[in-house]
Amino acid sequence: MTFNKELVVRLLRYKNALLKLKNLGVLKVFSDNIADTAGVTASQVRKDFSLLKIAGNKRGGYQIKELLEDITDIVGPTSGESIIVVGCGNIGRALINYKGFHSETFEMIAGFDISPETVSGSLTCPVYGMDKLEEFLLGKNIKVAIISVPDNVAAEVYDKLVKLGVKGFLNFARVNLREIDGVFVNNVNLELSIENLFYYINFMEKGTSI
Amino acid sequence: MTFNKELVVRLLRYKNALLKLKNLGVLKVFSDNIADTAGVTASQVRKDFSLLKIAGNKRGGYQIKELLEDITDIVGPTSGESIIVVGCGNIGRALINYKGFHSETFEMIAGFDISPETVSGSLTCPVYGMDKLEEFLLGKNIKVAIISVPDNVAAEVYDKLVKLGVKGFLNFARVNLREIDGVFVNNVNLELSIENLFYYINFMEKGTSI
DNA sequence: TAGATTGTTAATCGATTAACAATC
DNA sequence: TAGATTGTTAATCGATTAACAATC
Repeated sequence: MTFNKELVVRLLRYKNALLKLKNLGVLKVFSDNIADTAGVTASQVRKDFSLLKIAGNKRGGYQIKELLEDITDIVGPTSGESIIVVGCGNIGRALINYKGFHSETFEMIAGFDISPETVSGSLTCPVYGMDKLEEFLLGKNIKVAIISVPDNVAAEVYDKLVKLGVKGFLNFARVNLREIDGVFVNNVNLELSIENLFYYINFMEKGTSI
Repeated sequence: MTFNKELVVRLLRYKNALLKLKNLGVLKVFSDNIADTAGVTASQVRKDFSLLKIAGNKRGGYQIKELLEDITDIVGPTSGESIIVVGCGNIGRALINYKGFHSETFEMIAGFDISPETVSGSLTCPVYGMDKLEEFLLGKNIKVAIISVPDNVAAEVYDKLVKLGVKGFLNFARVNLREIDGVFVNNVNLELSIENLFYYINFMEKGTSI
């Protein structure tokens, strides 16, 4: 079977949707429930499960517990992982305290900054100097890091982290970090995202037909 | 009218590619050149231009200057726009002060929060109560808003903003805001982005595929 | 059983690519 | 002209959706 990025994204959506339902006390779901919660069609949910050989019960739907286990088996377990954030400016500090980054699957454990003594506010994890990065990472098997340093040093920081064995990056700097072999980069370009919205809106308002 | 997000994204890629070529002193390009620079196929470039009624010269290619004007005409100029952020928690406050949101093309002009008096820190724009939202937006033609409220009220806030005429959204809440006709939503699901990275890393290490 | 939902196949939709006539 | 490139149509590809038989 070919590797389908969109399918992976949907699978994680299902997982999150199921966790939410589970937290509400729901034990059993139908494809329709998952579809609604994840924002796709019921057909697609069943089709995806079919491709992945995930079986439910005809008429009985799916047991959330089993379904979550099946999905977790496929995407691989991600629990007890740790992440760090490099660059503790406005965004970096907000990310440190971001609730979603202190979850079952992964935990934000440290921030790094060029001048940690100036990083203000009460934070949910310690902030160290950039010079402590190597020492900190050694033996810790940190797979994922967030880059929220100024644009002009992002590439340099990226290279350093790759050398130290980090495999996945969430990049907030407005530069395109090139994915190299075995390394994955998700670029979060907030400025571009906003600009794109303006373009979509303008494009639509002009009524340019396609 | 159909609206194709991917097409707009490609259009912006062409624009960037053309600007790069222009800066190199290139005056005339063929669909092949654009394709190479933008990372798509020549067929697609010509097909896109055909759909957008952008004409070149048979055998003569495209004049970069004219082409850039045509594309800019289509996506529309974006300058002097204003945006707001609704929800001034960690993320919201960081976004208010985010330098990229005080640019030539658009400016962050206000934040809104359910309890504005508790929003701390020195911010680069004022923060108002949610009850001031309607009054503030009336007559201001704010096209884009950032949603960074708690997950459980995101949908409600979204509906309200849509009713008040906002057309584009950058959504940081971990809920799927459905795009309705004429409204665009860019979901920034940070948690999912990180989980995705772990999956890709697991995938690579295990060599499994789906 | 009667009713409801899965699982899969077929139909549909849309986007990309290929091909090539038009034409400069 | 001869050659090269556009512009458009047709073919292909893949993903999504619809339909419904299987079945609990």
